[in-house]
Amino acid sequence: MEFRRIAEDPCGSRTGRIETPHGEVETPAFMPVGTQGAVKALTPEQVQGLGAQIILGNTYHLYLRPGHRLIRELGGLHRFMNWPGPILTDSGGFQIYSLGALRTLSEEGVTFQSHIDGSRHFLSPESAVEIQEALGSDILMCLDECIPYPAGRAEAERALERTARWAARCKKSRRNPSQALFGIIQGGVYPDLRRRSAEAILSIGFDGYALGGLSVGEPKELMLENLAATAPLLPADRPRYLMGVGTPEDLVEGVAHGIDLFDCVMPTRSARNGLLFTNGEKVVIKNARYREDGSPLDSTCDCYTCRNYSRAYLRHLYVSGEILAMVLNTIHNLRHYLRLMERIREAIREGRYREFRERFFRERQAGTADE
RNA sequence: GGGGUCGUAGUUAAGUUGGUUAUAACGCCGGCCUGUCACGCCGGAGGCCGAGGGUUCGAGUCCCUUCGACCCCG
Repeated sequence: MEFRRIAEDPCGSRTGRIETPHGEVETPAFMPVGTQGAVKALTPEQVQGLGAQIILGNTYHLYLRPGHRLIRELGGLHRFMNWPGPILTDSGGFQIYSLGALRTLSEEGVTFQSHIDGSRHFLSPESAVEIQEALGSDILMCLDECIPYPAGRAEAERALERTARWAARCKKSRRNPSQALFGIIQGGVYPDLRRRSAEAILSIGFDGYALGGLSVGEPKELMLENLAATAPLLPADRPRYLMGVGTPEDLVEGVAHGIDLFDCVMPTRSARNGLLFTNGEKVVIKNARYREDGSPLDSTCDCYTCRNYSRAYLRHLYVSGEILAMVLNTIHNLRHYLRLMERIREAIREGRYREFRERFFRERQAGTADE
C-alpha cells in the first residue's frame, strides 16, 4: 500500500491518494460499511456509482457466516461479493464493545458466544489477522479492545496496554505484506492516555493508524478534545483513520484535524430507519408533514432518489414497508456523504478548507444551507 | 316466529369468584440511531366498555329492556 499526499491545507487537513492492490482511494474518504459482505440495500454497482471508492467488511461477522475459509476458496471477499475496489476489514475489536454481554476477554484473546446460534468462538490477534488475510482485504485492522463510555481511567489504561500488546502480536503474525495493516490507538477519553497509546502503537510501526474507541456514547466535546489531542501525534506520511465516525459535522471536524479515512453506519442505518440527511434540515421521512409534499428530498442533491422521487412518495414507501424505501433512502444518504467528501477534497486542493468548514457550520446553524 | 353467541381504543382482541388510574398487538403521532446482534429502539396520544334502566358500598363483569352483527331451528 502506498499513501501519497497531494495537497495540504494550512490548517492541517490534507488530501491524498492511497494505492491498494484493488485500486486507489482519494482521501479524505468516507467508507460505506458492508459488515457482512454487503452494503445493506444496495448492489456493489450502485455503491460504486455513488462515488464510493472503498468499503468495509467485518472479520467477526464474516468468520461466523459464511466462514473465511469458504470465502478464500471462492476467490476472496472481492470476488465473493463482486466488489472490485479496495476493502478494509475491521478486526472484530468493535464487537468486543458492541457484543459486551456475549463475550469474555483474556490476554490471549476473546471468546464470543455467537449471536446467531450461541456457539462459542475464540478470536485472537493472530486469528484476526489470519481471517482478514483469508478474506483478502486490502487493509487489515489490528484486533483491539474498544471500551465503552463511561469507563474509568484504570480500565482505559488496561485496555490501551492490552491493545498495544495485541497490536504487536498482529504485526508479528501477518504473512502477506501486500495487504496493509493498521494499528489502533485507544485510551478512552483521557488525552494523556491517548498520547501514551499513540506512542506505543507508533513504536511498533504500521502502514496506517486509526483512532478507535471514539463516538461510543461520550459527549461530542470529549470526542473532539481527544481527536485534537491525538491526531497531531500520528505521522503525516501515513493514512489516519477515525473509526466509526460519524455525522457529517464529525467528518468536517475530523478532516480539519488531518483525518484521511472515516467509516460509519450512520448514513446506511439511518436510511433504513427513515432519517435522511440533506443540505438543509434532517428529514424524518415518516413524519406526517411529508404526506403531501411533492418536492424532492433535497433539491441540491444529484442522486437518483432526489432527481426522481418526491418526499410524499418516499414517505409512502417507508410507512408501507416497501423494500424500495431502503434502497432509495440508502442511495440518497450515501450520496450525501460521498458528495460531502468530494467537496471537502476539492476545498483542500484549492487551499480553502478553512472557509469551507466555517461556511459549513454557519449554514447548519442558520438552517439555510443550499450548496 | 323461536333459540343461541357476541358487541371493550382507528382495527383485532384480553379482561380472573363484581373491587383502585380498563390491558395488549397492530395502526396513528413524535423522538433516537456514530469501526451494524439493527426493515431497529424509545416515548406519546387515543375508550360514556352499543344504548337505557335495575341490583350493589362498588358493574366492562350480575339482572331486565332495547338496538346491532352473526349462527342454528322452524
